[in-house]
Amino acid sequence: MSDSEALAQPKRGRPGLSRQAVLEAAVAAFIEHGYDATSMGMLSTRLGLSKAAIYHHFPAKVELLSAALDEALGALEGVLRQDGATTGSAGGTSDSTAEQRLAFVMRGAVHVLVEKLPYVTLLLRVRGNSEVERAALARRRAFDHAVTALVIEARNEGSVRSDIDPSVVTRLIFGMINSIVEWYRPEGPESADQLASDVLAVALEGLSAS
Amino acid sequence: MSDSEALAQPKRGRPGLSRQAVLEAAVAAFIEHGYDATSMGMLSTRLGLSKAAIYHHFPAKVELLSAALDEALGALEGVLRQDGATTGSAGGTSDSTAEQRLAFVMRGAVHVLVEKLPYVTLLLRVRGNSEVERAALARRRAFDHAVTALVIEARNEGSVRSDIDPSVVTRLIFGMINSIVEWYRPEGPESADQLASDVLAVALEGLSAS
DNA sequence: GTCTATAAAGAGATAGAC
DNA sequence: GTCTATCTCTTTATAGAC
Repeated sequence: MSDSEALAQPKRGRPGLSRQAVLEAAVAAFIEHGYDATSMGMLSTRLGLSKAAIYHHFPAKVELLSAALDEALGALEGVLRQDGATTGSAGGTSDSTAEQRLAFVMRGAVHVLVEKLPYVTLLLRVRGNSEVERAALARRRAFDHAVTALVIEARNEGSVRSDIDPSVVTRLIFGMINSIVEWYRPEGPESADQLASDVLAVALEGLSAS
Repeated sequence: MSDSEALAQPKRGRPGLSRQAVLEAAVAAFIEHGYDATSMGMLSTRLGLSKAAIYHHFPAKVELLSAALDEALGALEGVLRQDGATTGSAGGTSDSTAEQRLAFVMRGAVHVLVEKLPYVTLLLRVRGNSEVERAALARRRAFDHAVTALVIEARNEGSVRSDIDPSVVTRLIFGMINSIVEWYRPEGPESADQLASDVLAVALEGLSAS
């Protein structure tokens, strides 16, 4: 939060309102057509502005992408920093099992996906074709590694199956979680909490009956 | 097989060798940079040909995409047509449970993903921004619906959990399966059979120990 | 803060020689 | 079957008026 408003703009006067509106429209367009295939002309049409006006809010097209990816990554990294994801070794909370912390992170990731749906959707489509994209991929890998470490802990604890490679398990489970962005819509019948419970149930117990 | 060679080219002489090489290079480039962001100039550089030469093999850029998507969709649809995926009501094979047929389709899908990895990877990134893409999405939806029908059958049979919506279960499970294209590499340590077994195990039983 | 006009580069596709 | 050259359109980004 502290840097996302300090960067990129002189910010004399009050840019807040327009800048956010421009970013939201850009993210929606990037999701529809892909970042590269979205032209500044398309953005200007959607916003009812001229192309040149957009450059007043963001100095380059890639800065729109950068701001959007930062929003998604910040939220995901935030889950790992919450109490429920840590042992509480630094704070004063009571200890928890690795299985409990893993479930907390999975549930937290689902909630971030739902609450920051467009930003996370964009993040998951990044392939590393520019410096901005490579930096985002590096932060995403760090998140994945932290989760894999949790899976290994839970496995050593005896709560996660030990017949499959931990990094394969992590990739499969987060592949399932991340795929939510392909179909979940907040205005639909299912609440985020219900979705998170379903995901946890299938991930932990599988789809077989009882 | 019958139509993929009949379409798109006069095919006097012997076009076979070059046409396939052009398609493979194009698919690799589309995966790296995205379809829209891949220019004919990039393709020509990769192939060591001029731009104009590519148009001798494919009449337009979009025909490269179309051929690639057809390769992936044909293979996936083929799984549904195999004996193990049907009741055998039309043929002479003995009946099988819906659970067995669902497991067969999941295993078959994993094998198609691995064997047609670049083509399926491309298919999974299609968002419907052109007629070709929308046609591919329609075929993909038909595949998904067939799988959902199998899940419902297995659920009525009592072998799949009934506490979660069948289409949510299908989406989560195929979200897991499809995510394999993001990380699996055939030259890696894990065989396709091993991978398919891991996926079946996690999907059916979950990640919890025993 | 938004506009029109434009620069400079790159896009997909075609013509026609060899 | 591949080439060079070119057409036309669109791209990102900037200049400078208001």
